[in-house]
Amino acid sequence: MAKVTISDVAQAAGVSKATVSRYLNKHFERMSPNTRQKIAKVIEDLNYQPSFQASALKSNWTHLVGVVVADISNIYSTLLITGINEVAKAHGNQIMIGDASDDLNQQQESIELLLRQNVDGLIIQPMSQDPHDYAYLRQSGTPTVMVDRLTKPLFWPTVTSDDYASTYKLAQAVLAAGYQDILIFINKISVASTRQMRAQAFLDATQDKARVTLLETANDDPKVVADWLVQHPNAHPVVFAGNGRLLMALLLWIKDQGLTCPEDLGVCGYDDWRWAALVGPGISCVTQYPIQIGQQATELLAQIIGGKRLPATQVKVAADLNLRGSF
Amino acid sequence: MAKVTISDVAQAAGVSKATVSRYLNKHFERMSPNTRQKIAKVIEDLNYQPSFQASALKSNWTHLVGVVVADISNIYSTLLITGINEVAKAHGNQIMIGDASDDLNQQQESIELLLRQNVDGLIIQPMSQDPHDYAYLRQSGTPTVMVDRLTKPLFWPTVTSDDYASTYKLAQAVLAAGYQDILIFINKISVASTRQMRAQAFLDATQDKARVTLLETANDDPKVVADWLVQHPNAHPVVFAGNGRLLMALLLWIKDQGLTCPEDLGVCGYDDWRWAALVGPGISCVTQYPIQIGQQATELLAQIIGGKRLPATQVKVAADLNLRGSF
DNA sequence: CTGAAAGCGCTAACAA
DNA sequence: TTGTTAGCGCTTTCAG
Repeated sequence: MAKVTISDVAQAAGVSKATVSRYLNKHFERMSPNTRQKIAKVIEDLNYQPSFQASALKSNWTHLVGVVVADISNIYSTLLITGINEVAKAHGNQIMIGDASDDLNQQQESIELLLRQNVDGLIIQPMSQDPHDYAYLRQSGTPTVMVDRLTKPLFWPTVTSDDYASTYKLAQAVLAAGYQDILIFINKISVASTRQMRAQAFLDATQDKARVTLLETANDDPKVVADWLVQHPNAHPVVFAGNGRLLMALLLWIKDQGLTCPEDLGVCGYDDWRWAALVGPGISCVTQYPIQIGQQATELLAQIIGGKRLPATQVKVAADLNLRGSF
Repeated sequence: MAKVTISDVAQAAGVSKATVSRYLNKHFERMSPNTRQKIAKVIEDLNYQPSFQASALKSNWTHLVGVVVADISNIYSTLLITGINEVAKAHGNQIMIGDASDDLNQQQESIELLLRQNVDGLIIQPMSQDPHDYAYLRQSGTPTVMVDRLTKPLFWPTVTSDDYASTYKLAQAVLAAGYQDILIFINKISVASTRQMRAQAFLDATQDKARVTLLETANDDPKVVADWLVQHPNAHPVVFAGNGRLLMALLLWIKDQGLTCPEDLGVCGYDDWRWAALVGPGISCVTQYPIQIGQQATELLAQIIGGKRLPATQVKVAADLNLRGSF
């Protein structure tokens, strides 16, 4: 089953490759209907499929959009990719996924791989806040949009959740419920802007109305929370889990310990997905919309690819606050 | 920032393109260490990145693995892709995702798109059980492995969960708990082999020891369950949700109705993710391991791409049964 | 051990 | 309206 090429088509249709190429690129303006039909028929008959490689090589136009997520096993990624894929497809682009496995070096490798694929554009959920860590990207001149996390200063158009506002409101609700101790259960804070911002929203809202303790973990292990509880046997704290995975880890641990919420401790966090409503009395959560973020980012990227120059500004996608019975 | 090509490198190193190409393809066998170092240095200095397109065009070897999932917004996909990506990377391949949006035609489009990208191989979660629906795939001769779902007859090596066994055991546990009515809440049954098999396992285990009712939905809506309950006000059934999304939809509905489980009705199902333990008394579930399925499939694919001829047999990845308090 | 040369499948001036 | 021609950046015989 030798692959059928543009030459085969040209020959079978009795025209030149150039004409077939024009047909493929829909330059019908001044092509005899006759020729056009002939080519159409031959393509149909031979089931000819133009090669992307060849076309890309010549035209420098791959119709590929690279997507580098922080951690592909995270549900956030699925949703983000779903949104991106949808819009990319609508623009005639194919997406190519890279995974950073939560590691800056791996992220760089992924980006470079995609750059070698000559992607027309790139959507990145950046591991680092420092634009300098992406110098090679800048150099390549590839149109880029960042998602979910900010770099400081902003260097690329960036689409994120507007979660400061929601998190702030969540913190206020926690205070209103009378909690004296707020534990922020979060991944090592230095890495990503989102994490920092979430913690900050809590700190800002709380001021000195309650004690806020940052409990950092490197591996999603709620041990830090357990330790704190041991050291404060009489406290009745609320724990704020800084992302969906931490929230789940925390809840599993709570269940495992035979504790109940909100009796033994209050819980709240981020709901990457829609399961938080189901647990116990329903977990109070900030809900994000990664699908929309992906869609927005891809629209922006399409514009940049199309030649528009967009400023490096932040676009925010609203997040919701769902207050339930968990604190 | 004009792209640096192999010619630039050749010139700068004072050698021919051919030699640089040999270097790139690690044909060091008979290359003077001197030349080798020279080239290495120049590549470093110029930050040269070989173009995949060009190499692919000539060598007919893209190092691309196409992955077509049934529905990219499903968590199952994330896990599958995670496993595939990991192994593909280890083999020096890049994955390219296609989405079928639960639709056979869209799946075909996705596959054809990937075929045009000249992927070296394909991993597909098939929408259809009928190999004839994939004639164009067969024709292309592209190495292919199917995952998650079977075609009948088997035409490609296929990696699936071994969930018949686990589902059968689950059904037995349900019977042992004394349930008289078993409701199988499932997507329109005709489409996918997995769904069929899950229902079948229940039917097989039950025989005539309980009434089994198939409740089919086209849109994840538990209305069919609600209707059944209205019609059988005195029954105390157990509902088996045929996949993770249905299970979640069911549980949300139950919570919404103010019902509790297992008091008002028993629940069990498939846990695509790890949240089922958290809900209520813990939902009894069959747990699958899509990551492993992805890994296995990719290993097989690598072998086929490598020239090995594998028989069209089914490889099963064990699934677990987690009995908890939900019935 | 290295180079020359042909060509993968397609596109895009430039001619006709 | 269509064909001719010259590559895109790389790989790979075949010579040397």
